[in-house]
Amino acid sequence: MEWLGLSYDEGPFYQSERFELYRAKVQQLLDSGQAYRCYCSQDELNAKREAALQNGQKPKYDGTCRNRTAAPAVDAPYVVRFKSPLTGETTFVDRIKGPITFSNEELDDIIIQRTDGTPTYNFVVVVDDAEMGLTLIVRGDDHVNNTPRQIPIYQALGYPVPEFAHVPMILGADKSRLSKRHGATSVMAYRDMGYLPEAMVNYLVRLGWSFGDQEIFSLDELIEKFSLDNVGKAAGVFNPEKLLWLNAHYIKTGDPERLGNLLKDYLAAIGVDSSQGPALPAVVKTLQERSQTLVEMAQGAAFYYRDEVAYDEEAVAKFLTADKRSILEALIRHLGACKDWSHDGVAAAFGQVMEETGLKLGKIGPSVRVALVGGTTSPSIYDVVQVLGQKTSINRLLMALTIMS
RNA sequence: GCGCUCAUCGUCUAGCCUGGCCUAGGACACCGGCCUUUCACGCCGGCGACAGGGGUUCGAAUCCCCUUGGGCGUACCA
Repeated sequence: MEWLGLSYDEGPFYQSERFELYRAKVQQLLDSGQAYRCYCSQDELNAKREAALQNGQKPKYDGTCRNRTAAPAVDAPYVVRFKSPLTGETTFVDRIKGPITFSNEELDDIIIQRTDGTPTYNFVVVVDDAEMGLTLIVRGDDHVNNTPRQIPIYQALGYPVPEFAHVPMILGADKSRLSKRHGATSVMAYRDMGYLPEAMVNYLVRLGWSFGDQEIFSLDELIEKFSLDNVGKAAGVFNPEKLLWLNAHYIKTGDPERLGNLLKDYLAAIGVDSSQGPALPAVVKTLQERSQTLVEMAQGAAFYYRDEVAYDEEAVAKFLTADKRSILEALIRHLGACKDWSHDGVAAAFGQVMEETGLKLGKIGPSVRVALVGGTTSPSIYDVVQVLGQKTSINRLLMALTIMS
């Protein structure tokens, strides 16, 4: 959440540190007769559940201990079950899905405290949410079914029942629950893959929510514009391409200074030391428009920092042929004489080479590119030369002359 | 099985509540063109959906019913 820029007002709280509270609440329910001890063994329970399922019955607890009259052995292990209402129905108005009604006959006497004395999820969330004064519970709609079990617990404990908003889930491309085989399921994995937090937030929020035709939202804008009213009901399929597009957008429009700082780590991850050589923000500017992720940008930026140019054989064979020697020599000369090492100054030097050789940039560019970068794709050649610097550029051109066939 | 729930382009969605403005809009992806020193960016254009069937109505993507399909739940998991 920190990485995503999502802050919180208090906490985190650890349930493991609140067991006393849960114990007291369980006791309260026991004392008031709204919960009871159940001595049924797990084996018994499983057998009953299976039998019920076989006979086409609901696999719910049969209430053996709820109706028990005889006292059990003093030290027999037990769980605590909540006495769910047997008849009638439980209704709540979901802020997203509207009214939802469950017949109480569907409800089970859920276990609220295990044999080892620890409380269970459905009980703990009720106590926590109520004790913390939550008035609106926003959660995934895989919890819709838990709601009618939790509401009676709120009531039994004398807590006000909060409002609920169940947001749709995110599905994989095959519409099944999102899992590892659909790609990364952890946001941190996306950071490692070179995604920006604002792209992640923007993508995720638009999955299940909309604001007219708008696609791009800053965090501030989201805070201002987000509303439960515009949350959709249907589950959304995670679409990596759109995430990638958003990421590319934020890279394109991002601050080079900040991106440079981030890029450092991605370069380090592929064994490139950026402490020496061109300034990172300048490097970033040459790659912003052509990188979809920071990983991609790091790969594209590596040539700026490596001492040795990693020549691509095919590219060398095609563009560093002997007949290009005079071009490179002319360029070395004009670049060496260049006094104004700006983009325009560099462009002027190229201009002189073009004039001298009578060739267009299209004829000399590829060879220069291979000489400086090693391959046939890179940022604009003027930018590369300018960012690489006078000394390095000329050195690389000289090196290229030595490997020419 | 039972319960809950959802259903517009391949995907995210607008429109649905308050029927006619919808020959259904936008975005991603894809295809084509333009731009161009490579790769990209950008710009222009194209392809492409109201799940099916019944109603209600002068008129339905919009309201009702059924069917089908998907998701979730059905734990001493959370």
